[in-house]
Amino acid sequence: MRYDETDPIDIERYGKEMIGMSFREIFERAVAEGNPLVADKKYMDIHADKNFKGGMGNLVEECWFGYKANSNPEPDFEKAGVELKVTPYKAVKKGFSAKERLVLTLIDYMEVYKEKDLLSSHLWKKLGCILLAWYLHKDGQNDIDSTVDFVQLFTLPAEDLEIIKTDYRKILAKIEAGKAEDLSEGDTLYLGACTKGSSAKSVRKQPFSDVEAKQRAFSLKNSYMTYLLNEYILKQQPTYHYEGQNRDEESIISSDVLVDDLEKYVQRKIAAYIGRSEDELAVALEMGSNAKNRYAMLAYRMLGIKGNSAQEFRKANIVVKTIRIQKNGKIKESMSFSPFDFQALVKTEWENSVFGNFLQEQRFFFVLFQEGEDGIYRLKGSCFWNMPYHDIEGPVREVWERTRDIFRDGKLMLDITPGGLVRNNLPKASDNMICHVRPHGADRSDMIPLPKGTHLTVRSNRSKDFEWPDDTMFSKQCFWLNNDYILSQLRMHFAGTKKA
DNA sequence: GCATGATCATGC
DNA sequence: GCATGATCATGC
Repeated sequence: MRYDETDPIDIERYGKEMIGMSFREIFERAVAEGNPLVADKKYMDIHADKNFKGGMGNLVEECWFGYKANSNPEPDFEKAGVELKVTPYKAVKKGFSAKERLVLTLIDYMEVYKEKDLLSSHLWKKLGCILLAWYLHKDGQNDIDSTVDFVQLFTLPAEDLEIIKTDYRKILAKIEAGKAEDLSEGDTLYLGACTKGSSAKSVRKQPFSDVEAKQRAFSLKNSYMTYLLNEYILKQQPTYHYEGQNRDEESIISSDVLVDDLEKYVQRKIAAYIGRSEDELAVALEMGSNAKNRYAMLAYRMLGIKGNSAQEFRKANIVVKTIRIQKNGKIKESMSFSPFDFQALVKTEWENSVFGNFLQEQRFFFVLFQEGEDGIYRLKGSCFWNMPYHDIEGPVREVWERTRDIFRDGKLMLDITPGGLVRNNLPKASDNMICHVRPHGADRSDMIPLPKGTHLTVRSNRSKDFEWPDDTMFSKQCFWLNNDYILSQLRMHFAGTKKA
């Protein structure tokens, strides 16, 4: 044995010896040393230069640590209470982010609700102490040729543990309510119940309902992993140039208190300002800006944040959205997101769709303003929200697939009005109860290419002076959430808590 | 009046 | 130059 399997520190020491080696080198060393585990035929993939099915975690377990990969509920190093996780990160515009959530263990609905206390649960065996090994995933390169960059033992900081305990209780509560089929990763903050299984048809029994629920696993959310990577790994690297807005990011909760329910805490802070008008809030919170995001800025200020990001929200993938309800009881505008890439869209299946995954993972913090008879908007309240799983898998999926098919099959049709407006045949708000597709760019000349080999068709042009410039390019579009849908969700939410 | 298409303002 | 968050404006 090259390491003391009863000692976390020694396991970490031995793990760190991998740093700088590629997974291929780790494998080849195991072959050279006659490691019996690599005779397994699953390692054929490595020679075939396909992406090795077992994943890098398996490879490290067998080739480096010399134990057979398994799916035991016990931690990988049982005698030391250490779980091994090998996880990718990726380069983004500003620095690096985790590539994936960290999947910990499958949720056994029939048993898990009996383990009320996280610290004595099965999950804790996989979460209490983790040896994390990170590698950089590069698009177009087989992960087998990535190197192990960082190896470090990780235990949850006290303030994060409090929040994760609440997340755990929330997940259990849904199972106890017989609603396991409604679980969603966006329900919770750092610890998520992510979908797990080869297809949407992987379902399991639940204890308090006859409805079969999608198979899910406990995981640390992608946003939380990104935080860990930056805060505990990259910040410690002498050569790493730490840039971007994350340096010394403000926190909602000050460091000398422990808060277990972040959402209640946040809503209480907002509630102190209910009834005040926008102008009154701007004065009270010393907000000079007239920027278009001033309402979101007001919300941050109510939470004691001067900037426009909060550490807790970033870790939990929560975005602040202000909602203005008009006198007539309606929300004027639908909600927009980032434009999508037509070429990437057509190569994707729903299970990997950017928009579908975004909705599953994203949690929203809605701050509501209500217009009075006098035309003045006053703070009405706030709530946290994420889209119900079945709304995502139903109507949103339909719109997404229809949109993808139009672009994939080159079926985009335009009609140009006498006034020069360009009408298209993408899904409209009136077609679907939840979402639609609309332009979202600087203006309509802000275009990106259509999928290769396809072009749009101008079906009719009644305008004299506008012609579509290039039939292989189209104005940037994004998915929008219908204003009516958001309103109905708010109604349901407040009906479920108290009168709004 | 409202749905859909067009565009704006800011910050990084 | 683009992402983000938002609002404006035309025409059915």
